[in-house]
Amino acid sequence: MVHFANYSEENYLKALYKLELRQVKKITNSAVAKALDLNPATVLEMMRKMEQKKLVELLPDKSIKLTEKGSKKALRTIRRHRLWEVFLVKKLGFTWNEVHDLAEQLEHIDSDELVNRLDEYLGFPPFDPHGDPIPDKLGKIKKQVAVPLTSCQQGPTYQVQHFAETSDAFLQYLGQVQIAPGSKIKIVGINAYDQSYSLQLGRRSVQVSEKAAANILVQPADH
Amino acid sequence: MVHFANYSEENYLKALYKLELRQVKKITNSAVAKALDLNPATVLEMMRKMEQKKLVELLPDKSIKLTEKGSKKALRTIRRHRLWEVFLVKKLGFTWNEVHDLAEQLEHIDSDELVNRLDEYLGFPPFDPHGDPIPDKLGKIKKQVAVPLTSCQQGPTYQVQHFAETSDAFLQYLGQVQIAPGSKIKIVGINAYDQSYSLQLGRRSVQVSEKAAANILVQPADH
DNA sequence: GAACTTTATTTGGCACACCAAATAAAATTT
DNA sequence: AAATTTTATTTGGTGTGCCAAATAAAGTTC
Repeated sequence: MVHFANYSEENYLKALYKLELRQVKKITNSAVAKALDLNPATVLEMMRKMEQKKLVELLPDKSIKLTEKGSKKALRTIRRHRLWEVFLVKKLGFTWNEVHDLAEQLEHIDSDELVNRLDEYLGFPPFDPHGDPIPDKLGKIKKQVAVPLTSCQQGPTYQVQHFAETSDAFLQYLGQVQIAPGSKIKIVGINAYDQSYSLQLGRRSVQVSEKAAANILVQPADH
Repeated sequence: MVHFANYSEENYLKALYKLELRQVKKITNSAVAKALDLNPATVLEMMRKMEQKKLVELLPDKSIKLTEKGSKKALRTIRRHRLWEVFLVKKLGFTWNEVHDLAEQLEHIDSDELVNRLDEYLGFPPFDPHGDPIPDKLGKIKKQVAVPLTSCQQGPTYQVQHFAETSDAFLQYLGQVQIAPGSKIKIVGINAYDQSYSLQLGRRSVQVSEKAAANILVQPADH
């Protein structure tokens, strides 16, 4: 075979897209290297190849920007990833925190026909099981308005939209404290000593660290 | 990433398995090279690696044999391939001759959990859309008793089981003449000039070359 | 069995995606 | 602004999977 589609390239594109989303001010080779757990030299090399392909621009201040073409390609991969996640959860009965690694593989399957049919088969779901929006066929994606729990007030009820981290450890953790997309949360208090959060979920009461709270993204619940 | 599961290895294993099935007397590096469209030198190199991994035995007469371990692994890949084909046809509405290349990609997705759930979701299908048997979780596979149309008589009705070739061109061809797994066929006659076959399919009458007939595998139809 | 032909193996090379260590450039501190 | 620290880039190297061309071995023909 020796061609393996654009496995690596797609991963770079996704990483760049996510960094841009996270509004990292200056996306450098090292930042990408950290995100993908690679050596900066490797990233630099790849960025030059991807510049040639007009997928990224390398700006004079050494920052990296996705081109229109690059963004589109990134969104295509994200679409695939999220649709496969829906499939795994809705059809095969995986739980929402088991599917990330599998989708990471499936997203590289190279066929628009396949992914469009999958979309239709799943009923054109707007969100994946983590609460993230799924780009449509044309790459259109719903803007996420969720904010980290750490920027929220005590009192009102919030609904968990999605998460800012996707590490296994974190997802495992969320499973333990039973926080999932859609969960309704109230902040009961913040511990003055270690900044940990006391949360109310229905009738359950849960403690989470500040670090965890910062990665839980919520929207004000309507009631 | 740079690990790509065992993409190539799985392809070698499949090719070897198929050659053994086809009862090729002496499976040589060149035979495998031809099957996979590779250089014999490449195959030799790979076979040595796979020998170390105890996936194949390199016999003194230079022939290659799958070990128990190798066969098992080949069957795992074949199982995946065929289950994905069923999924693509039954759930996503692809036609049985469109799915091979997609399944070729999907079969390398590395998760037994996934494939077992898929199996269950599809209702443990015993055959894929081409009529080939699907190995179960343990690698058990139904013996195929089908024979090439070229070894059949004029007169009786046969049912198409599967095909000995999977090239796009051939599958396309079958689509044109509307021969699919399950089709009922009677041999009307063999043209003395070019050995081509006149077939009766229901009320349709079809001419196929000897080459094509040799790749159409059938079983006697029960009525 | 010598000559020829076919098949198998070795050799040297390539592209890809990666890394570690060395060097160069930029930013920060003093 | 000089010294130091941090960040970026270059350089040389790796493993995997591949190839073409050269050589060696096996098989065939005369």
